[in-house]
Amino acid sequence: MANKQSSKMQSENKDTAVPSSSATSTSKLPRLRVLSLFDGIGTGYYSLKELGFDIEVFYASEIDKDALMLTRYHFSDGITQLGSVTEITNETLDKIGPINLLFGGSPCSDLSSVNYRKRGIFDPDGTGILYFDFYRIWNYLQTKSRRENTPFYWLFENVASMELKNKEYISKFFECQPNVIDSLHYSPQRRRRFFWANLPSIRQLSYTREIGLLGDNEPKLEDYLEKNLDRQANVEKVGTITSKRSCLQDGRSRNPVSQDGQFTGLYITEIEAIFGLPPHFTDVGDLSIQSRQKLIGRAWSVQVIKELLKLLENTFAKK
Amino acid sequence: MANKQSSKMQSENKDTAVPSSSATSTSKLPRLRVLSLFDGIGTGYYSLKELGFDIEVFYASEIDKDALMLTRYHFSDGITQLGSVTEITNETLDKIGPINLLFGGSPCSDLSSVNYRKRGIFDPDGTGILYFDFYRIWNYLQTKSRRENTPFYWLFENVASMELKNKEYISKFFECQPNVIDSLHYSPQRRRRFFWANLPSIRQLSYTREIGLLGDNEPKLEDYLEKNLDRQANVEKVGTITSKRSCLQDGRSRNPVSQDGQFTGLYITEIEAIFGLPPHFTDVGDLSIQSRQKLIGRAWSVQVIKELLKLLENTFAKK
DNA sequence: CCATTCGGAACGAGACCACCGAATA
DNA sequence: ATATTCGGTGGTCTCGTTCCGAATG
Repeated sequence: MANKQSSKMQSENKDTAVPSSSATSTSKLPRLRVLSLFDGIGTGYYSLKELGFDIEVFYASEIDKDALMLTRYHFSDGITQLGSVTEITNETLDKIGPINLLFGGSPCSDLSSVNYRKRGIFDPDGTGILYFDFYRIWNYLQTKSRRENTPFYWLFENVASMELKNKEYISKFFECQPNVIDSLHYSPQRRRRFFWANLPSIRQLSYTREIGLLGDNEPKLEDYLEKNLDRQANVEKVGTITSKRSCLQDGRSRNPVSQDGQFTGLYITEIEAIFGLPPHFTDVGDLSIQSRQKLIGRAWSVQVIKELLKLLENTFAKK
Repeated sequence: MANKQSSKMQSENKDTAVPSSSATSTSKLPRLRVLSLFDGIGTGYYSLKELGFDIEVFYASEIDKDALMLTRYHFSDGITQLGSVTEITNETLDKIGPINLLFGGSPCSDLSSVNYRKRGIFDPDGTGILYFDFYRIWNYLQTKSRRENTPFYWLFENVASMELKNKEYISKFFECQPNVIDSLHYSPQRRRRFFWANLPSIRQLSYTREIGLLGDNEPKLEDYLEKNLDRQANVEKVGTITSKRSCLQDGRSRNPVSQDGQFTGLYITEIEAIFGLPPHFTDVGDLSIQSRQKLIGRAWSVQVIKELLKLLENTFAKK
């Protein structure tokens, strides 16, 4: 495809607020060619589809068996799996052709403050070091795009609870500071995350939301509970939903739901809804409740990632 | 904001509903007043609704916690739970008013041939004796209806693999012989069941199907598998799906599915489909896969029960 | 000072996988 | 004879729960 038109890296997007109806100006926009590292359950692909983007190719890297089964079930038509990120070489990248959108969030188990035995990003025996596979690929694709003068957008996500030094390390490699976005403003879950990215106007988005301009219209937990079972919300927002079943039922973090006089946690179907996933999205292949939560707890908030990828609306073609 | 649809199944009591087609003939038919014993997951109610009957009242008896949660979730508008069948007295029956349709299938654990330690229907310590609670209520309601000259239809179901003497006992109490119906002709599952009933023309239905007039158009397993995961059927029909996870994976009954070169059993979502249930019907309240199969394995085949209740189409009002 | 966190280890409880068995067709 | 069955028991493995812990804000 001849999508190597001289589109600038930093597109001027303030004045190109194109209405969705004007077909003339959008018809010349390039189609998305995506590479998704640490793809997980495909929230990136799902969000792009929900936004109506015209996806030319979508390559993904994932090794978790359950996650692969889920994406195979839901998106086998659209996602091409490449295998482990550690084995994606420059030759692989040349072979799959130009990529104009790269995103991913590397494992946080060795970064998150919830793990007091975390090993950081430099321990070769940990999972934190996988960050450097993103960086390696990011570096190659960016260099290549600059050489060939093709558009290249990217997004790297991780927990906001990482140690300062790790935040600074990563920022030094990316040569930019991260945006802090909390899903609190887009869903009833608190979930502070760092986003390093070059998406158009992302600073503005981050700023707006952190200040909290949404205000009263923010989503409330009660609208995400199974009302048919008379479950009532004790709070408007829940804490971060992790991969562990008991993340909201600890002695410290109180049970957010009241049902039949009991205080309890969230159903997995409610967690799906809170993350912005379609109903029963993870009820596939006899996955246990624990396996389903493990997958979701490590995933992106669809509401947040949609808001971010929406920033590419005037840059790439829609259907 | 709340992207979570209230997924309760249809049931609103609009009494001013104008019949869509033949208003004159159906408008004078009585509305259903149902009592469902051993109600389980509400397949009886669901089937009546699917057939479009106008249900005036639907009373149910069930004590299983998981089953109650499911019916509460899906049908809390339409089903009124009465508690344990053992505690439904004549006074209860008088109080809830006239019943013109009674159905139920008592527990089979002490009747089925799969349990070689079965205790029959007379052991007061077993579950088989619960048959007599159906009989007791059946007897009272039938006597009452005859005295008051009101319509009374009924249906009692149980396994066809029960011992001959038990079949004869039950037939003697009901003063009629059962119909044998195999879900094989309506779904890809073999499931032979006895139906004692006074439904119109049920003998004809039973006869037709046992001879196998359906023939080539019979449902095949391959149409019920998760195609997105490349699962292929090794057989056209599976054996009886019980409440046990390994019911089709025993050394004797072979694995009916091939996937990625492996021979395996059925996913719980496939089992839901085979029983004629809506997708993810049992993915409620964090039920485990085992709990879901326990509920479904003890339930009615919706395809079969719909065919039976369809016999009442010209007897009771529809919406 | 106090609440929070895309986690892990240890423990008890529950789920999975083979055994099992006889009456019926 | 051979195959089948709205299940139950008994060993492994998995799953659910209470602990844990320190850096950040």
